[in-house]
Amino acid sequence: MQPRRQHLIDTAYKLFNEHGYHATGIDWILAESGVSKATLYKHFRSKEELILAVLQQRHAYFMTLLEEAVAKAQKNGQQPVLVIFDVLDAWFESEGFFGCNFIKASAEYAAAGDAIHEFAAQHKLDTQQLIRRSLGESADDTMAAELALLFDGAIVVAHTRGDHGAAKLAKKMAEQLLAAH
Amino acid sequence: MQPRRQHLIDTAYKLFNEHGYHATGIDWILAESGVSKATLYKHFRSKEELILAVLQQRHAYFMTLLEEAVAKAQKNGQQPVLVIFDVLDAWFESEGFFGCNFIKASAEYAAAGDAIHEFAAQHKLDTQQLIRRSLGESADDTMAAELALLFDGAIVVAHTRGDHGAAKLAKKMAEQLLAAH
DNA sequence: TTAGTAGTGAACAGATCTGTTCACTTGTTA
DNA sequence: TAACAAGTGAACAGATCTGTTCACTACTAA
Repeated sequence: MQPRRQHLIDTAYKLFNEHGYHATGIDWILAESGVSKATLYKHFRSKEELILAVLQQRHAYFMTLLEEAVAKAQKNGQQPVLVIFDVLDAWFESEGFFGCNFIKASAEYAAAGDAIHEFAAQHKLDTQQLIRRSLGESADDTMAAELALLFDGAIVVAHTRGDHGAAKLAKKMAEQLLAAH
Repeated sequence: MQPRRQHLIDTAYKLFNEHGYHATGIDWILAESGVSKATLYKHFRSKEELILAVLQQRHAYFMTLLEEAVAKAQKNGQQPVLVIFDVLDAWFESEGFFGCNFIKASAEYAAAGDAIHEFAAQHKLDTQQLIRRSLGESADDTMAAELALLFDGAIVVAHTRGDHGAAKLAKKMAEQLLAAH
Protein backbone atom coordinates (compact mmCIF):
# COMPACT_ATOMS: atom_id res chain seq x y z
CA MET A 1 0.00 0.00 0.00
CA GLN A 2 1.42 3.35 -1.03
CA PRO A 3 -1.02 6.11 -0.14
CA ARG A 4 1.54 8.83 -0.87
CA ARG A 5 2.04 7.72 -4.41
CA GLN A 6 -1.66 7.70 -5.17
CA HIS A 7 -2.13 11.01 -3.40
CA LEU A 8 0.53 12.57 -5.60
CA ILE A 9 -1.13 11.23 -8.74
CA ASP A 10 -4.51 12.58 -7.66
CA THR A 11 -3.15 16.01 -6.81
CA ALA A 12 -1.06 16.19 -9.96
CA TYR A 13 -4.07 15.20 -12.06
CA LYS A 14 -6.17 17.97 -10.55
CA LEU A 15 -3.54 20.65 -11.19
CA PHE A 16 -2.50 19.40 -14.64
CA ASN A 17 -6.15 19.22 -15.63
CA GLU A 18 -6.89 22.78 -14.55
CA HIS A 19 -3.67 24.57 -15.43
CA GLY A 20 -1.80 22.45 -17.93
CA TYR A 21 1.41 20.46 -17.70
CA HIS A 22 4.11 23.09 -18.12
CA ALA A 23 2.27 25.66 -16.04
CA THR A 24 2.06 23.27 -13.10
CA GLY A 25 5.41 23.07 -11.30
CA ILE A 26 6.57 20.23 -9.07
CA ASP A 27 6.65 22.57 -6.07
CA TRP A 28 3.01 23.40 -6.58
CA ILE A 29 2.03 19.73 -6.55
CA LEU A 30 4.08 19.23 -3.39
CA ALA A 31 2.54 22.21 -1.60
CA GLU A 32 -0.97 21.15 -2.59
CA SER A 33 -0.48 17.53 -1.57
CA GLY A 34 1.66 18.09 1.51
CA VAL A 35 4.15 15.49 0.33
CA SER A 36 7.90 16.07 0.50
CA LYS A 37 10.02 16.45 -2.58
CA ALA A 38 12.24 13.52 -1.66
CA THR A 39 9.19 11.25 -1.56
CA LEU A 40 7.99 12.39 -4.95
CA TYR A 41 11.33 11.59 -6.53
CA LYS A 42 11.40 8.23 -4.76
CA HIS A 43 8.15 7.26 -6.50
CA PHE A 44 8.77 8.94 -9.83
CA ARG A 45 12.08 9.37 -11.56
CA SER A 46 11.02 12.62 -13.20
CA LYS A 47 8.12 14.94 -13.84
CA GLU A 48 7.56 13.19 -17.15
CA GLU A 49 7.12 9.89 -15.35
CA LEU A 50 4.56 11.47 -13.04
CA ILE A 51 2.66 12.85 -16.02
CA LEU A 52 2.65 9.41 -17.65
CA ALA A 53 1.37 7.84 -14.43
CA VAL A 54 -1.46 10.36 -14.31
CA LEU A 55 -2.37 9.70 -17.95
CA GLN A 56 -2.17 5.95 -17.35
CA GLN A 57 -4.78 6.13 -14.62
CA ARG A 58 -7.01 8.52 -16.52
CA HIS A 59 -6.90 6.21 -19.49
CA ALA A 60 -7.95 3.20 -17.40
CA TYR A 61 -10.69 5.18 -15.67
CA PHE A 62 -12.12 6.60 -18.87
CA MET A 63 -12.11 3.30 -20.70
CA THR A 64 -13.91 1.59 -17.84
CA LEU A 65 -16.47 4.38 -17.76
CA LEU A 66 -17.22 3.98 -21.46
CA GLU A 67 -17.23 0.19 -21.41
CA GLU A 68 -19.64 0.06 -18.50
CA ALA A 69 -21.99 2.48 -20.22
CA VAL A 70 -21.88 0.46 -23.42
CA ALA A 71 -22.49 -2.81 -21.56
CA LYS A 72 -25.46 -1.31 -19.74
CA ALA A 73 -26.97 -0.06 -23.00
CA GLN A 74 -26.55 -3.47 -24.61
CA LYS A 75 -28.41 -5.07 -21.71
CA ASN A 76 -31.23 -2.57 -22.07
CA GLY A 77 -31.46 -3.04 -25.80
CA GLN A 78 -30.40 0.52 -26.65
CA GLN A 79 -28.04 1.47 -29.47
CA PRO A 80 -24.75 1.02 -27.56
CA VAL A 81 -22.60 3.46 -29.44
CA LEU A 82 -24.84 6.44 -28.77
CA VAL A 83 -24.52 6.23 -24.97
CA ILE A 84 -20.91 7.30 -25.43
CA PHE A 85 -22.20 10.80 -26.07
CA ASP A 86 -24.28 10.62 -22.90
CA VAL A 87 -21.07 9.90 -21.00
CA LEU A 88 -19.54 12.96 -22.64
CA ASP A 89 -22.54 15.04 -21.69
CA ALA A 90 -22.30 14.08 -18.02
CA TRP A 91 -18.58 14.86 -18.09
CA PHE A 92 -19.10 18.32 -19.61
CA GLU A 93 -21.65 19.15 -16.95
CA SER A 94 -19.40 18.04 -14.10
CA GLU A 95 -17.28 20.46 -12.09
CA GLY A 96 -13.93 19.02 -13.05
CA PHE A 97 -14.25 19.52 -16.79
CA PHE A 98 -11.36 21.45 -18.28
CA GLY A 99 -11.05 19.69 -21.60
CA CYS A 100 -9.40 16.41 -22.50
CA ASN A 101 -6.12 15.65 -20.72
CA PHE A 102 -4.87 13.68 -23.68
CA ILE A 103 -5.58 16.33 -26.28
CA LYS A 104 -3.85 18.84 -24.03
CA ALA A 105 -0.91 16.52 -23.41
CA SER A 106 -0.38 15.91 -27.10
CA ALA A 107 -0.55 19.66 -27.68
CA GLU A 108 2.01 20.53 -24.99
CA TYR A 109 4.37 17.70 -25.88
CA ALA A 110 4.12 17.94 -29.63
CA ALA A 111 7.51 16.52 -30.59
CA ALA A 112 7.07 13.39 -32.68
CA GLY A 113 8.23 10.37 -30.73
CA ASP A 114 7.75 12.03 -27.35
CA ALA A 115 6.51 9.42 -24.87
CA ILE A 116 3.68 11.65 -23.64
CA HIS A 117 2.54 12.49 -27.15
CA GLU A 118 2.59 8.83 -28.13
CA PHE A 119 0.58 7.81 -25.10
CA ALA A 120 -2.07 10.39 -25.89
CA ALA A 121 -2.27 9.21 -29.49
CA GLN A 122 -2.64 5.62 -28.33
CA HIS A 123 -5.46 6.63 -26.00
CA LYS A 124 -7.34 8.15 -28.91
CA LEU A 125 -6.80 5.01 -30.97
CA ASP A 126 -8.08 2.84 -28.12
CA THR A 127 -11.14 5.04 -27.82
CA GLN A 128 -11.85 4.62 -31.50
CA GLN A 129 -11.53 0.85 -31.22
CA LEU A 130 -13.95 0.85 -28.31
CA ILE A 131 -16.38 2.78 -30.49
CA ARG A 132 -15.89 0.26 -33.25
CA ARG A 133 -16.62 -2.66 -30.93
CA SER A 134 -19.69 -0.96 -29.54
CA LEU A 135 -21.09 -0.68 -33.06
CA GLY A 136 -21.74 -4.41 -32.73
CA GLU A 137 -22.57 -6.40 -35.83
CA SER A 138 -22.66 -3.32 -38.01
CA ALA A 139 -18.98 -2.76 -37.15
CA ASP A 140 -17.43 -0.51 -39.75
CA ASP A 141 -14.03 1.16 -39.60
CA THR A 142 -15.16 4.27 -41.40
CA MET A 143 -18.20 4.70 -39.19
CA ALA A 144 -15.99 4.28 -36.10
CA ALA A 145 -13.62 6.96 -37.40
CA GLU A 146 -16.57 9.28 -38.03
CA LEU A 147 -17.92 8.84 -34.53
CA ALA A 148 -14.45 9.31 -33.02
CA LEU A 149 -14.18 12.58 -34.92
CA LEU A 150 -17.51 13.71 -33.48
CA PHE A 151 -16.28 12.64 -30.08
CA ASP A 152 -13.15 14.81 -30.18
CA GLY A 153 -14.98 17.66 -31.85
CA ALA A 154 -17.51 17.77 -29.05
CA ILE A 155 -14.79 17.86 -26.40
CA VAL A 156 -12.96 20.75 -28.06
CA VAL A 157 -16.11 22.78 -28.66
CA ALA A 158 -17.23 22.22 -25.07
CA HIS A 159 -13.90 23.32 -23.69
CA THR A 160 -12.74 26.20 -25.87
CA ARG A 161 -16.15 27.81 -26.10
CA GLY A 162 -17.68 26.56 -22.87
CA ASP A 163 -20.53 25.21 -24.94
CA HIS A 164 -22.15 22.54 -22.80
CA GLY A 165 -24.58 21.50 -25.52
CA ALA A 166 -21.80 20.05 -27.66
CA ALA A 167 -22.36 16.45 -26.54
CA LYS A 168 -26.06 16.56 -27.36
CA LEU A 169 -25.32 18.10 -30.74
CA ALA A 170 -22.73 15.44 -31.52
CA LYS A 171 -25.17 12.73 -30.50
CA LYS A 172 -27.79 14.11 -32.86
CA MET A 173 -25.24 14.17 -35.67
CA ALA A 174 -24.23 10.60 -34.87
CA GLU A 175 -27.86 9.47 -35.11
CA GLN A 176 -28.22 11.08 -38.53
CA LEU A 177 -25.03 9.50 -39.81
CA LEU A 178 -26.03 6.07 -38.52
CA ALA A 179 -29.47 6.43 -40.11
CA ALA A 180 -27.99 7.52 -43.44
CA HIS A 181 -25.67 4.54 -43.46
CA MET B 1 7.90 50.29 -41.11
CA GLN B 2 9.03 47.97 -38.32
CA PRO B 3 10.71 44.90 -39.78
CA ARG B 4 11.96 43.79 -36.37
CA ARG B 5 8.49 43.65 -34.90
CA GLN B 6 7.15 41.52 -37.73
CA HIS B 7 10.21 39.32 -37.68
CA LEU B 8 9.63 38.65 -33.97
CA ILE B 9 6.01 37.75 -34.57
CA ASP B 10 6.94 35.39 -37.39
CA THR B 11 9.64 33.65 -35.37
CA ALA B 12 7.48 33.44 -32.27
CA TYR B 13 4.65 31.97 -34.31
CA LYS B 14 6.89 29.26 -35.71
CA LEU B 15 8.20 28.24 -32.28
CA PHE B 16 4.86 28.53 -30.46
CA ASN B 17 3.26 26.48 -33.20
CA GLU B 18 5.80 23.70 -32.99
CA HIS B 19 6.56 23.57 -29.28
CA GLY B 20 3.75 25.30 -27.43
CA TYR B 21 3.57 28.56 -25.55
CA HIS B 22 5.05 27.69 -22.17
CA ALA B 23 7.73 25.48 -23.64
CA THR B 24 8.98 28.33 -25.84
CA GLY B 25 11.04 30.80 -23.84
CA ILE B 26 11.73 34.41 -24.77
CA ASP B 27 15.44 33.68 -25.08
CA TRP B 28 14.74 31.00 -27.64
CA ILE B 29 12.73 33.41 -29.78
CA LEU B 30 15.54 35.95 -29.53
CA ALA B 31 18.25 33.46 -30.48
CA GLU B 32 16.19 32.17 -33.42
CA SER B 33 15.32 35.63 -34.70
CA GLY B 34 18.62 37.35 -33.94
CA VAL B 35 16.82 40.26 -32.29
CA SER B 36 18.00 41.74 -29.00
CA LYS B 37 15.97 41.43 -25.83
CA ALA B 38 15.72 45.19 -25.39
CA THR B 39 14.09 45.46 -28.79
CA LEU B 40 11.54 42.77 -28.02
CA TYR B 41 10.47 44.52 -24.86
CA LYS B 42 10.31 47.84 -26.71
CA HIS B 43 7.72 46.36 -29.07
CA PHE B 44 5.86 44.15 -26.60
CA ARG B 45 5.25 44.85 -22.97
CA SER B 46 5.31 41.18 -22.05
CA LYS B 47 5.37 37.66 -23.41
CA GLU B 48 1.59 37.59 -23.16
CA GLU B 49 1.37 40.62 -25.45
CA LEU B 50 3.61 38.90 -27.97
CA ILE B 51 1.41 35.80 -27.88
CA LEU B 52 -1.68 37.92 -28.45
CA ALA B 53 -0.01 39.69 -31.38
CA VAL B 54 0.81 36.31 -32.92
CA LEU B 55 -2.75 35.08 -32.45
CA GLN B 56 -4.10 38.34 -33.85
CA GLN B 57 -2.21 37.85 -37.10
CA ARG B 58 -3.03 34.17 -37.36
CA HIS B 59 -6.67 35.02 -36.89
CA ALA B 60 -6.63 37.58 -39.68
CA TYR B 61 -4.69 35.27 -41.99
CA PHE B 62 -6.94 32.28 -41.40
CA MET B 63 -10.14 34.24 -41.83
CA THR B 64 -8.92 35.70 -45.11
CA LEU B 65 -7.93 32.24 -46.32
CA LEU B 66 -11.39 30.86 -45.61
CA GLU B 67 -13.25 33.86 -46.98
CA GLU B 68 -11.32 33.79 -50.23
CA ALA B 69 -12.00 30.09 -50.68
CA VAL B 70 -15.70 30.61 -50.00
CA ALA B 71 -15.88 33.54 -52.43
CA LYS B 72 -14.16 31.50 -55.13
CA ALA B 73 -16.56 28.60 -54.64
CA GLN B 74 -19.55 30.94 -54.85
CA LYS B 75 -18.27 32.29 -58.14
CA ASN B 76 -17.85 28.78 -59.50
CA GLY B 77 -21.29 27.72 -58.37
CA GLN B 78 -20.01 25.12 -55.87
CA GLN B 79 -21.46 24.53 -52.41
CA PRO B 80 -19.46 27.25 -50.57
CA VAL B 81 -19.41 25.72 -47.12
CA LEU B 82 -17.76 22.49 -48.24
CA VAL B 83 -14.62 24.17 -49.55
CA ILE B 84 -13.78 24.96 -45.95
CA PHE B 85 -12.80 21.34 -45.55
CA ASP B 86 -10.62 21.57 -48.62
CA VAL B 87 -8.78 24.43 -46.94
CA LEU B 88 -8.32 22.19 -43.89
CA ASP B 89 -7.04 19.39 -46.08
CA ALA B 90 -4.40 21.58 -47.67
CA TRP B 91 -3.38 22.80 -44.23
CA PHE B 92 -3.00 19.27 -42.83
CA GLU B 93 -0.83 18.29 -45.75
CA SER B 94 1.43 21.31 -45.39
CA GLU B 95 4.74 21.17 -43.56
CA GLY B 96 3.85 23.65 -40.87
CA PHE B 97 0.88 21.75 -39.46
CA PHE B 98 1.15 21.18 -35.72
CA GLY B 99 -2.48 21.54 -34.74
CA CYS B 100 -4.58 24.63 -34.16
CA ASN B 101 -2.84 27.50 -32.40
CA PHE B 102 -6.08 28.62 -30.83
CA ILE B 103 -7.09 25.25 -29.44
CA LYS B 104 -3.59 24.94 -28.01
CA ALA B 105 -3.68 28.47 -26.60
CA SER B 106 -6.99 27.92 -24.89
CA ALA B 107 -5.63 24.67 -23.46
CA GLU B 108 -2.44 26.21 -22.08
CA TYR B 109 -4.15 29.32 -20.73
CA ALA B 110 -7.24 27.67 -19.35
CA ALA B 111 -8.11 30.15 -16.61
CA ALA B 112 -11.53 31.65 -17.27
CA GLY B 113 -11.19 35.31 -18.13
CA ASP B 114 -7.60 34.97 -19.30
CA ALA B 115 -7.04 37.28 -22.28
CA ILE B 116 -5.42 34.55 -24.37
CA HIS B 117 -8.18 32.07 -23.62
CA GLU B 118 -10.84 34.63 -24.49
CA PHE B 119 -9.17 35.50 -27.76
CA ALA B 120 -9.05 31.85 -28.76
CA ALA B 121 -12.72 31.40 -27.88
CA GLN B 122 -13.62 34.45 -29.96
CA HIS B 123 -11.68 33.08 -32.91
CA LYS B 124 -13.73 29.90 -32.78
CA LEU B 125 -16.94 31.90 -32.64
CA ASP B 126 -15.87 33.98 -35.62
CA THR B 127 -15.07 30.82 -37.54
CA GLN B 128 -18.54 29.47 -36.81
CA GLN B 129 -20.13 32.71 -38.01
CA LEU B 130 -18.13 32.53 -41.21
CA ILE B 131 -19.45 29.02 -41.70
CA ARG B 132 -22.97 30.25 -41.07
CA ARG B 133 -22.60 33.03 -43.66
CA SER B 134 -21.16 30.63 -46.21
CA LEU B 135 -24.26 28.44 -45.86
CA GLY B 136 -25.97 31.18 -47.87
CA GLU B 137 -29.74 31.23 -48.04
CA SER B 138 -30.04 27.99 -46.13
CA ALA B 139 -28.35 29.71 -43.19
CA ASP B 140 -29.11 27.77 -40.06
CA ASP B 141 -27.51 28.21 -36.64
CA THR B 142 -27.70 24.55 -35.78
CA MET B 143 -26.18 23.47 -39.06
CA ALA B 144 -23.38 26.02 -38.60
CA ALA B 145 -22.68 24.63 -35.12
CA GLU B 146 -22.61 21.11 -36.53
CA LEU B 147 -20.12 22.01 -39.24
CA ALA B 148 -17.97 23.93 -36.75
CA LEU B 149 -17.88 20.81 -34.59
CA LEU B 150 -16.73 18.75 -37.58
CA PHE B 151 -14.15 21.44 -38.29
CA ASP B 152 -12.56 21.26 -34.83
CA GLY B 153 -12.91 17.51 -34.69
CA ALA B 154 -10.95 17.13 -37.91
CA ILE B 155 -8.15 19.36 -36.63
CA VAL B 156 -7.77 17.41 -33.40
CA VAL B 157 -7.85 14.03 -35.10
CA ALA B 158 -5.32 15.19 -37.67
CA HIS B 159 -2.98 16.48 -35.02
CA THR B 160 -3.16 14.00 -32.13
CA ARG B 161 -3.19 10.96 -34.36
CA GLY B 162 -1.36 12.31 -37.37
CA ASP B 163 -4.35 11.21 -39.46
CA HIS B 164 -4.18 13.25 -42.63
CA GLY B 165 -7.45 11.90 -43.96
CA ALA B 166 -9.44 13.69 -41.27
CA ALA B 167 -10.40 16.64 -43.48
CA LYS B 168 -11.73 14.41 -46.23
CA LEU B 169 -13.68 12.36 -43.70
CA ALA B 170 -15.19 15.48 -42.14
CA LYS B 171 -16.15 16.76 -45.59
CA LYS B 172 -17.94 13.51 -46.37
CA MET B 173 -19.81 13.74 -43.06
CA ALA B 174 -20.73 17.35 -43.80
CA GLU B 175 -22.18 16.35 -47.16
CA GLN B 176 -24.33 13.67 -45.53
CA LEU B 177 -25.60 16.05 -42.88
CA LEU B 178 -26.42 18.72 -45.46
CA ALA B 179 -28.24 16.15 -47.59
CA ALA B 180 -30.24 14.85 -44.63
CA HIS B 181 -31.29 18.36 -43.71
C1' DT C 1 15.72 -5.24 20.12
C1' DT C 2 17.03 -4.76 15.56
C1' DA C 3 16.62 -4.09 10.76
C1' DG C 4 14.24 -2.27 7.09
C1' DT C 5 10.93 0.81 4.91
C1' DA C 6 8.57 5.16 4.09
C1' DG C 7 8.50 9.70 4.77
C1' DT C 8 10.07 14.54 6.31
C1' DG C 9 12.31 19.06 6.05
C1' DA C 10 15.58 21.86 4.57
C1' DA C 11 19.34 23.18 2.15
C1' DC C 12 21.51 23.11 -2.22
C1' DA C 13 22.80 22.92 -7.27
C1' DG C 14 22.37 24.51 -11.69
C1' DA C 15 19.60 25.80 -15.19
C1' DT C 16 16.10 28.67 -17.04
C1' DC C 17 12.47 32.00 -16.80
C1' DT C 18 10.68 36.96 -17.61
C1' DG C 19 11.84 41.47 -17.52
C1' DT C 20 15.10 45.86 -16.74
C1' DT C 21 18.84 48.85 -17.50
C1' DC C 22 22.46 51.32 -19.86
C1' DA C 23 26.19 52.64 -22.69
C1' DC C 24 26.89 52.34 -27.37
C1' DT C 25 26.07 52.06 -32.63
C1' DT C 26 23.74 52.79 -36.90
C1' DG C 27 20.84 55.07 -40.22
C1' DT C 28 17.74 58.74 -41.42
C1' DT C 29 16.06 63.21 -41.70
C1' DA C 30 15.97 68.18 -41.01
C1' DT D 1 26.11 68.83 -38.76
C1' DA D 2 22.70 67.99 -35.28
C1' DA D 3 18.82 65.59 -33.59
C1' DC D 4 16.27 61.55 -33.39
C1' DA D 5 14.65 56.86 -33.78
C1' DA D 6 15.68 51.99 -33.78
C1' DG D 7 18.51 48.49 -32.52
C1' DT D 8 22.53 46.03 -30.10
C1' DG D 9 25.00 43.57 -26.48
C1' DA D 10 25.77 42.50 -22.14
C1' DA D 11 25.12 42.52 -17.54
C1' DC D 12 21.86 42.11 -13.98
C1' DA D 13 17.75 41.12 -10.88
C1' DG D 14 14.75 38.09 -8.91
C1' DA D 15 11.92 34.46 -9.38
C1' DT D 16 11.07 29.74 -10.55
C1' DC D 17 12.21 25.37 -12.55
C1' DT D 18 13.65 20.27 -11.97
C1' DG D 19 16.23 17.31 -9.46
C1' DT D 20 19.73 15.80 -5.47
C1' DT D 21 21.34 15.05 -0.97
C1' DC D 22 21.34 14.13 3.90
C1' DA D 23 20.34 13.88 8.65
C1' DC D 24 16.49 12.66 11.10
C1' DT D 25 11.77 10.52 12.51
C1' DA D 26 8.00 7.08 12.69
C1' DC D 27 6.32 2.69 11.95
C1' DT D 28 6.39 -2.23 11.18
C1' DA D 29 7.94 -6.90 11.07
C1' DA D 30 11.32 -10.45 12.28
